[in-house]
Amino acid sequence: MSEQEANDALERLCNLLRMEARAFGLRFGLQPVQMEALKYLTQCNRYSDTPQAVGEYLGLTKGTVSQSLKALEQKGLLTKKPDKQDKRVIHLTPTLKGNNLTKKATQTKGLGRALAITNSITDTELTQMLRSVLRGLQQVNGRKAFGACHTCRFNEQHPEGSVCGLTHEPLSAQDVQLICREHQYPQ
Amino acid sequence: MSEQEANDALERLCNLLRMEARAFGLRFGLQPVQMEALKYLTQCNRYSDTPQAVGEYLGLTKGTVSQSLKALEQKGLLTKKPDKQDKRVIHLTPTLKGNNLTKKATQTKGLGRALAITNSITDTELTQMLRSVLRGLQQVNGRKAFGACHTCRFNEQHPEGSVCGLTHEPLSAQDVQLICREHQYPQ
DNA sequence: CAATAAAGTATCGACTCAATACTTTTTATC
DNA sequence: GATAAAAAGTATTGAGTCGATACTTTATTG
Repeated sequence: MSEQEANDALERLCNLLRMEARAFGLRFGLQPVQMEALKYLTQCNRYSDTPQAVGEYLGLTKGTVSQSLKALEQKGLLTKKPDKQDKRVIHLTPTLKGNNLTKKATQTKGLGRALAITNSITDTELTQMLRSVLRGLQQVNGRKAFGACHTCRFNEQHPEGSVCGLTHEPLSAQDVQLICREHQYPQ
Repeated sequence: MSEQEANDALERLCNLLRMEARAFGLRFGLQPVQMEALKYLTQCNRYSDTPQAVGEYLGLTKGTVSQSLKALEQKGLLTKKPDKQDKRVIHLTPTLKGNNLTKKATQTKGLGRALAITNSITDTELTQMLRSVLRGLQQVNGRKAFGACHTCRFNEQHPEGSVCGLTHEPLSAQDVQLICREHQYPQ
């Protein structure tokens, strides 16, 4: 019964966030999906900045994603670069304009201010709780995690620094903060 | 900085839920917005079951909402009834089919199962935390709360039962559980 | 080397959504 | 009480989303 209440609160929260996101995007001629794709691209690592990964992250087909990315490119918010090794693959990089826009969007949404006036919760508590739910939900629904490398089971801590256990490439301090499409939680 | 992390987790959670909702709706030929509108109508009270209220709840214009409701009516998921007093107003009631569908949708989303395997959180804790965030966010962004009567500042507890301080109508035990568009939190 | 798979694009049709214009009914205002 | 303004809803239009399908190019597998 209380599970119902948690569900309702979460849904309402999602609606509110989407509402604000839509209102913000409208002022810049951007659709909600376009904002979300751009936001993802500012946060993901070099293995995860492809149209395919964007589609997996947002749960959309590659055809759909292709169009939204075309729109973002035409608006000068991202650039496309073909992969050196695999000529089928394209890497997407947000432009400076794109990066600035996503920063402003996050601030505008007001979650920071909302948490500031809600002194009964710390943002750390909220983050922990949301991540637990997130992990459970991904497990139940069989979705990919899309977490950052520093929480990944493939991330190996060597004395010289971090290394990805999948690609065996070294990871910088910035790298391990980025979202990876191959991410898996430990255990 | 941790505010950023909370924001990201919440956004990811919203994406996942929307992903599941889309997949579910697709199997029944319903769009995400249509599902959300129908869900709202199964939960709102008799002052809040109008196209206008649906628009306010979902943050959409009345024109947009009008079309989605038309689609829901044609699919036999809701019925329209004109108001007795105000002939401009139309009341929307989900059919039995509509009610059953929303029930199934909520279960399918898997939040319940996700919470079950996440034994570090109780659903009561999650609900409380989400509601606090919700309240803060609504305050910051100046949105309507759309809460249930039993948490409303206009709800008066008399010895004979609850009464709405705005309409002065008596409220049953079921009534005070429903969502109202005039809802305001105390203080 | 041929068959198959994978990454991406293009096109189509149903739908969303905001904007605008419109109708009907209610409420103010004089 | 007549007239103006506001409010609730519908209809239409145009840009965009989205899944499905078909297609091209490049990799991988046998």
